[in-house]
Amino acid sequence: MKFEPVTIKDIGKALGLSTSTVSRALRGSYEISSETKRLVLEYAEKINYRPNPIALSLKERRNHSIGIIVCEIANNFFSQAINGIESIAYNRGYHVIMSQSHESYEREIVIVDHLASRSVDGLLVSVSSETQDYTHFKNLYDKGLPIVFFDRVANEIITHKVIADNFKGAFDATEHLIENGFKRIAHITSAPYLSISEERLEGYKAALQKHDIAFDEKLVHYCYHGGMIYDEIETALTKLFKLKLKPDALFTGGDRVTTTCMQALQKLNKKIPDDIAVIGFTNTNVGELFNPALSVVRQPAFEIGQVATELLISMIESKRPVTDFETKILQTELIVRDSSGKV
Amino acid sequence: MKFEPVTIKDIGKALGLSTSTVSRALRGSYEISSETKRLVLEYAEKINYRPNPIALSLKERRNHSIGIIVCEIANNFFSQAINGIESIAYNRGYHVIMSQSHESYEREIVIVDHLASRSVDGLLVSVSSETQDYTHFKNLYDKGLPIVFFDRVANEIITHKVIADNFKGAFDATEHLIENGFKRIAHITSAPYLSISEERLEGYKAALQKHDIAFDEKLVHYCYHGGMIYDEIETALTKLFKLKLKPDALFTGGDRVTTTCMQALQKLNKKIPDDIAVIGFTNTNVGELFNPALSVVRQPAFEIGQVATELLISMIESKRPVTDFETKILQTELIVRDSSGKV
DNA sequence: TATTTTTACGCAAACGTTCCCGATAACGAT
DNA sequence: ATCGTTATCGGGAACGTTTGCGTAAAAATA
Repeated sequence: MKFEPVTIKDIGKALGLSTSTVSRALRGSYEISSETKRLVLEYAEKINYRPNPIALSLKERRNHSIGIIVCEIANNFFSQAINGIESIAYNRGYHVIMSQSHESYEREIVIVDHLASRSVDGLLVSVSSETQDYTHFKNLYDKGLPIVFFDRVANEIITHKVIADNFKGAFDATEHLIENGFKRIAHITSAPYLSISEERLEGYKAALQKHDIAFDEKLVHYCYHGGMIYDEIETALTKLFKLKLKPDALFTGGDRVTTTCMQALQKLNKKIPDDIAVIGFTNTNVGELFNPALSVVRQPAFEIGQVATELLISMIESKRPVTDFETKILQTELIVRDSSGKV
Repeated sequence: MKFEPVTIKDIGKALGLSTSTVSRALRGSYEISSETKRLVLEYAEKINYRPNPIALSLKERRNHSIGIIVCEIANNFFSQAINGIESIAYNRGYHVIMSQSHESYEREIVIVDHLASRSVDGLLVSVSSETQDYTHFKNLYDKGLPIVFFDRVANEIITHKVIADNFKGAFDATEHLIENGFKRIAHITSAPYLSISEERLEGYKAALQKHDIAFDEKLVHYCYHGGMIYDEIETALTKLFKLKLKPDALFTGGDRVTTTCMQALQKLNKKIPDDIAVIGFTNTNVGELFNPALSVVRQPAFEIGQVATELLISMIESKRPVTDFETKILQTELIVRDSSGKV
């Protein structure tokens, strides 16, 4: 099927005018008589003329669209972040093009290449859990393609970044568990090289240290697929429960990790918080409906998306190369419910 | 910031060839000597040449991108559907452009216009809960823009549609409640003119009829904002509980409606299933973690997205106008848990 | 009236690519 | 020696717009 588009040429032909006159009339140029303008505008309205954005893009070397790369859309945090991205982009007249890496490094490379071959004015990215090398981003970035990282950032690349205060969030969650009397706090998180994992681990460690609890490596488990694979989580939990010194509490990092942990704990017949207390770094909006109601550290996902988009668009629309970059850190919110209840 | 792109012209200049020769060499045309081809290919590789997709789009009047319009992304059903859409689009070489109507008719009109002004090869849409008039779609569709509806469809427009078996899903849910001994089954759903609301209401009625239970209008409440506004839901529930003949069970339509109902019931201190049993038309993947575990009718959201995308792309790539349209109806899945437990 | 200025418009190039139509040379066939 | 093939390449239009430059007619000025 094909569109039969109406162009500026058609208007010109119908009105006996040149394309340049029509173009200028439509833009309201001063060098077109008001009478001609009226004619053109009226006719354009009548036949419902819409300028071809592709032709404009070709001319202006701009697309008015931004690309998003996330691991998956069907994830509370990312869908909320995308919501924020879309809200800003819409207001600023940008289209939003979506891609999912499915936590695959190779796929991320393909997507970046595909998206960036000038079909997009800038990129908003949260890297995949497999990504350890950032040269595919660096190459494009060095060529002048604006990139803003959010959530899972590439520290090597000097650009704007927007993240939640992962350190503080993890610190708060861990300290909360400690204050509720728990002493053997396990931590299940995503891939270790991810910026978010590292920051959260540091927060976790800092809280332990503050309260004179020795850090125990055996209590920390990394999930290289970010909770996408159930067995990965169940294995980690099983190992934890086989420890001589069993954990009495669990701090989970990430949306998928948290919900999958809850499912695995249910399957393993562990009572929360009696067998093990739980607090999760997650953006679910139904935590209070869980059994028991789930304590969470909530990230301002929507705002993260918004801020990242504003920064990206400011880069795109900046006349001179941007050299002054910032890393915005947004505060998390600790929501205490029953799952982290006192011993 | 600006990209400094490398074009076919640059290659031509560097190698002393015309643009046409370079173009042909890159496409592997038979009328270019293998020697020249080698030179061009090597040089292109060296300077990392990427064809400008915008120029191609202008020429071929194709964009290789499809637009999605949904009410909101941060919704289990839609994010899963978008996941399915993206998976197919990616494999077929299409970009996916996302927009949200936020259940607003006016915004939907703006988006459709914006998206469709030839910057997209086709549209995948699930209409907003406010939409009762479909002329904004009809106009574009008549002009030749391929459109496939999914989930919330526009019955007046003759094109491909992909939906879950809403009638059957609602019938199963209602019958399940009846078989568990419930007799006064309330139904809270979205806006009445939405196709999904209508189909589900019919399924609900049919199940009541089969089991000789009179349909009672007072037990049905419509939420014109699809559960986005909390008070709308709480008001509906309060009214239900003020009835002389109180409901003993509740069948909710839609993702947002279901979770918001659960939250409102919790706030109103209603015990599930003792005060009221609940089964929801929802795609949450954590229903088993709820308190109590939530019985649901689950839609094959991912598959709906996939099928819709396949149909759309087949329309886009069809040489001759498509005249043979189908409405694909995918089966729902009834998952029984504790929230709909026996009286 | 002659000259300058203003008004109002058209021509053509440019954005990056494809593709139709030629054009040139080499080469074998007649 | 002439002709038709074949192989290999270039010119230029086209996709829909914008925009710098040129220019005719009309208006203003001298």
